Amino acid sequence: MGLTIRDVARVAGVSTATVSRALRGLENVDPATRDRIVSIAREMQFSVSPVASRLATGRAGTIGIVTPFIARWYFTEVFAGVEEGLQPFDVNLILHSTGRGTSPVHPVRAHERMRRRVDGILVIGLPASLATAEGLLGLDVPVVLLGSCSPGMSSVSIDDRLGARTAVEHLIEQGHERIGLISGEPLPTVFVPENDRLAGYLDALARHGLPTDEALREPGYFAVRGGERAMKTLLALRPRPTAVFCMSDEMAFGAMHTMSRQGLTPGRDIAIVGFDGHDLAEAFDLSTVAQPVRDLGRLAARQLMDLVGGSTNAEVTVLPTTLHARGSSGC
Amino acid sequence: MGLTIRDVARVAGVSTATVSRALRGLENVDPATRDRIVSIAREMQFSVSPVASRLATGRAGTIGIVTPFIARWYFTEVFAGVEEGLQPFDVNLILHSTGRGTSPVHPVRAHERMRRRVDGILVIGLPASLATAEGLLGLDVPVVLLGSCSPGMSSVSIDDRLGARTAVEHLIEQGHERIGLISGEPLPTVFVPENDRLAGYLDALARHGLPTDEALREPGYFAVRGGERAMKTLLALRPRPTAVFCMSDEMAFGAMHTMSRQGLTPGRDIAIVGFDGHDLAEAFDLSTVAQPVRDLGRLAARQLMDLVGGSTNAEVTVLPTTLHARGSSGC
DNA sequence: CCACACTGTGCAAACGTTTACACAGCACGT
DNA sequence: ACGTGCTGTGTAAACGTTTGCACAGTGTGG
Repeated sequence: MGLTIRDVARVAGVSTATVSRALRGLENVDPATRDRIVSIAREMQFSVSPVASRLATGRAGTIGIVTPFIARWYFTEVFAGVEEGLQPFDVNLILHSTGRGTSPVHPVRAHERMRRRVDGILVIGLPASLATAEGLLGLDVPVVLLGSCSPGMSSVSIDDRLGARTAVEHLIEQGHERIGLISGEPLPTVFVPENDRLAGYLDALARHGLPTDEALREPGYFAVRGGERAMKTLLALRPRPTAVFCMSDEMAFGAMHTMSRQGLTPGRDIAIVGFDGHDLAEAFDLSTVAQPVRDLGRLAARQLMDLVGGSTNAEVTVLPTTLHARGSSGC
Repeated sequence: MGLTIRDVARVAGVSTATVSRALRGLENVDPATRDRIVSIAREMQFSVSPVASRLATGRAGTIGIVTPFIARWYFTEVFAGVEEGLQPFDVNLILHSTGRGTSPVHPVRAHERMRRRVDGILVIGLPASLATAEGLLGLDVPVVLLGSCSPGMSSVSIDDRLGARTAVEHLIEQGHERIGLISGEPLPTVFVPENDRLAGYLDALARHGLPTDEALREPGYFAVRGGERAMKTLLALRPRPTAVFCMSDEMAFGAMHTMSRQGLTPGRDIAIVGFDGHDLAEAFDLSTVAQPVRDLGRLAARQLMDLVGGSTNAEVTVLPTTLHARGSSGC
């Protein structure tokens, strides 16, 4: 258990320096010696103390993840992707969830939790402006934005605007002209993807010469309950919208719940399209614009590790979305 | 940035030892000195290097989390609770997902990832037998089991047997006599909660003098798709079950999907009860036995940190479940 | 045969804390 | 005046690696 590199050195009859080099597979060590050391180490069940190694190298061996929520579908899916992407690297994690209200959002600023403890930071679902507010950029470690982007920064995201336009044009193709919108926060907001999705919604209307109506826009706070409430409000409008685009599937599920309570059937009485590609969308016949969430996570993790490894080119990755037309939009 | 405790010591005109003690708020330092040091440190924006501190103290400052999945509802919810419980402690995380097939399950055994790097381990949703197989118990750090239990070990879980019995008795009270079961793995399995839930199902039948029928039990692998398939199989039986108990809500959603495809309505044609208390259960009118998942996570985290902190009493915590009777079971 | 480069290894100083131990100063009771 | 105990502080040795530098040994080309 408490074996040190010195013990291995003694048994192998070499210096600790050589053991260290051999164990890390550095060039300048005789292959025969290396093999011998490695097999001795294995035999002794020795493994290097990561803490000591980090102190010596100055690396934290840890990456920070900053995110508003943990238990929302989108975030957990991203998270699973991140874990996949981080698998080969043997790094620790520091998780910091900020919540999503005002800004700065959390009693303990991310900055403080991350200071001197991370080699890089992954910011999930938070705009660069908030990352700045949290002081993350002053930590002089690489930062990758996921689900958002900002000039000069590495990011992995989707084309929210196009995705939203696709969703709404799909509804328009089904003959709808009065189309409601359930957003996250009240619009406009600091959250870039939401503004982009609003823009996509407006794009679609404009391209088909349809009028806009601000009364048709309700916030649902990316929660099931919020979706329920927003839908209730929309259903009370006269004339009613004949279709609704929701910025997340979870809100769409909420909206569907409200409908069924009022005896309305999604896709027959009112068309619904969600956004995300939630696991359960298919089971509940919800049309949705799916994003490759897990891939986003995996790629972002890889990109961050590249930067941590010394690469300096900020990459901007944009992944495609795909429309799944199902019963809820009348297909 | 690269400030050390020595810099602070120099400015304050004291030794590094005193700075170290002052910053950690130890007793034996003059209050005046302490305050002065603390304010100087703050002013210099100094913060202790956790890595160096860990090397000196021998603590890893990290806890390991071993779990079969990341992106399943149950696990993410647990995880959110864990994060909450860990909030005050400033620890790092090592996440190890094993997958859930055979055992040992993962190419890299948890043991290896955790060796010398964690102060404690939280095992989520895996039986003690698997934790043993993974070599976790040989790491001589405290282990807390979540969602499972084992003699002599700390654990936080629910009474799966009672929960399942409650669900099935609820169905029996609605007049059902031929009740199907959708489990996770094919039964029996190494996973304790599943066996317990099977036992609860059998308890309920026995207490009401109903016959058992192994043909009524289908595995759904805790996935939506699996639930769909299992339900398809059950619906093909003659005579059909008139009610089905699912060991997770996600499988129940899958089962509902299969039903609606065949033109059947949950709660009218066939009653369904799930298990978990999934966010979406209410929205889709699914009856379910809810467990306080987030609390499980929070408590387990606390308990683990207790043990890490030196406490030695293995606590076994069992949290209650609550039945939510909704439309899917005819309410 | 000599200067030279190259390869493999060892020595010892970092890395930035914590902490056992020593000790000075002081108050106290005898 | 003297031992005793307490408080606050300093000294220096850990903790277990990595790595710059030095150096012995071995070819290589002139």
